[in-house]
Amino acid sequence: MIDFKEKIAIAISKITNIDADEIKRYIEVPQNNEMGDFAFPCFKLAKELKKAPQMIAEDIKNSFFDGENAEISTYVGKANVVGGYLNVFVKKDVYIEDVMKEAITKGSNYGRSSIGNGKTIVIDYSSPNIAKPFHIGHLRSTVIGNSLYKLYDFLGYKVIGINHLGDWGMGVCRTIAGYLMWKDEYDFTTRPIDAILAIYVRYNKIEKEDPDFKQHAVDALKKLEAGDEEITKIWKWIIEVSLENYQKIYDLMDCKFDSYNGEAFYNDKMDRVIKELEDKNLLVESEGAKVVMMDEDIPPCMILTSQGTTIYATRDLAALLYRIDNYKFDKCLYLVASEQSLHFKQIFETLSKMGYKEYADRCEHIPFGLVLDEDGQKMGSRKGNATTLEEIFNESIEKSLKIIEEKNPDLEDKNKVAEKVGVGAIIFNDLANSRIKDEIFDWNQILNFNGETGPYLQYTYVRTRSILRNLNEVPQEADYKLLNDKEGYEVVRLIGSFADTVKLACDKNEPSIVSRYLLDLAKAFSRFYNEHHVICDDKNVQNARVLLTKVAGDVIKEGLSLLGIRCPEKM
RNA sequence: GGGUCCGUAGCUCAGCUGGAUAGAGCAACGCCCUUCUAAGGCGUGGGUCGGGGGUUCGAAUCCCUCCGGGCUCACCA
Repeated sequence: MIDFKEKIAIAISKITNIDADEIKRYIEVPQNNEMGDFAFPCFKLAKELKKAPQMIAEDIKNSFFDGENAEISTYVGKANVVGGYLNVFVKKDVYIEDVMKEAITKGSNYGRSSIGNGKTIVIDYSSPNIAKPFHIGHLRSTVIGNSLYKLYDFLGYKVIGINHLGDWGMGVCRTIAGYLMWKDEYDFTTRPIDAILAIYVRYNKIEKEDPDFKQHAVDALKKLEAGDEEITKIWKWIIEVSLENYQKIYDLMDCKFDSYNGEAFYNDKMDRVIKELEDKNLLVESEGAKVVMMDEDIPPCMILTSQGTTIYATRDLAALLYRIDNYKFDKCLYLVASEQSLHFKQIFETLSKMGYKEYADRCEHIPFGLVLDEDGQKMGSRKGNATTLEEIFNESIEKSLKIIEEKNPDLEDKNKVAEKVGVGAIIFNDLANSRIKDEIFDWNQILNFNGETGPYLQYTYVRTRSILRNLNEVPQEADYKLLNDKEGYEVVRLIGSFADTVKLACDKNEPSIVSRYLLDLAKAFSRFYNEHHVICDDKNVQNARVLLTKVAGDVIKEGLSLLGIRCPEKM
């Protein structure tokens, strides 16, 4: 595509004798497109040129199209001076044709990039602790990680998605200990995952009041680590039941992993961590435990407890060494709640001290806020106040089915459509805002399908498809300058910024940038749809509008799929 | 107390690495389906951008400080 900004920067550069790259950095897009397509604020040059900003703008304007700059008139229609700004209007015909031709010829590859080619990125996401149903607290890591997976893939990266299962340690062993004590009191035939959770919650409740109770779990862990046959059998069964439960959820979310290597997988790989730390003289004894001291003012990183057992950090370091050896990653992202920021600071610093600075610098913790209940309490299975994701999806799917019955009762495959809409609503609700903010779980908000929601985007897509179905055939090309009206042009402008949006989203590891973009695009298209008839008497105009409709729909669908949201063709 | 994140309309939030009158959605009210799906569009009302300083031609955005809140500060993950 033509880089209009660069063309303008070069033109201004020739007049002012200031570096074109610098000028390009200053050029911005006005909020209101009636002011122009690009704006150059001349305030920044006032000091350097010892002239009033307005004068500078006037000077640039006056020789903008002169002499060696004649070429710019191919791209730019006019330039205005407002205050200290030079507002530039591109030739809409040229711009529209450029964007539309690119989108039509590239088809489903439109917006894709190869900037990630040859680079490997490891993304650690979802990573639930087994023995608990998949609940609201697991949603964010899964949904954000899944989207980043797809976004980086779209940019040409080789992505390794890892579900670092919490399948070892005190967590599972509490459940195992409880199971040993109370298994006869529960029914494991219909929904074993529910019984397993009930045992876990019960165990935690007792342990909270009676700390000595913990010994049951400690014993179980010791036996598990020693390879005790009975305990190992129970452990394997719990993993099996849990994964079965998770898989249903992952399928609904269009979420896949390249590896399920969790904590258990690193059991035999932790000796290496200890050894390397000892060889480098990094392990220090402190209150009976072995720790690595940190620089600056942060607390030390514990590697071995006073009991001599390994801990979270030990396993994460073992995992890092494994990933370095096996993936030689260029980036490694951890999608984990912000409450664990300190932990990641510690393990990255430890890795660096161990002599892997290069890799430590490639690691990044991507934090996100907590999901709170109405009272502002953190939702978690330890407290037993977490709503399961299955429950949330079912509720949402049911609601969307109800709306379909009401609005489109003759629709075929109602259940399939309701599933896409219901699940899409939940995913989008989570991806619409910046990840760092805490989120209050609110049924009313989550089940709202109007306004800035997933169903709105799907609905907009469905309307584009509906138009295309009403046609005998979709043209190959058209006279795009006929899209010159205000509403159509705005849609073109947004389509033209799709690739940049994806890049920015990856740059900030922030899927909400794509969400916001899609809302803007859908709003612009809906306005266009309301203001103009695509199918109309003037066949030339119709062809241009049909292709705009097709491309807008394609981008919405592609964008939604980058968020992990599926799109029905009708709804 | 130390570290860190957050504070923008009644509510939920945008605001790209400082720019032009601070934007959406929800909720409220009014209008628009005798041609493409009204889960839509248009309009109205609603703001000391937590307070106070500073840097700058220019600050919601950067710096300092205070206030309010979340998370965290070793034997859970």
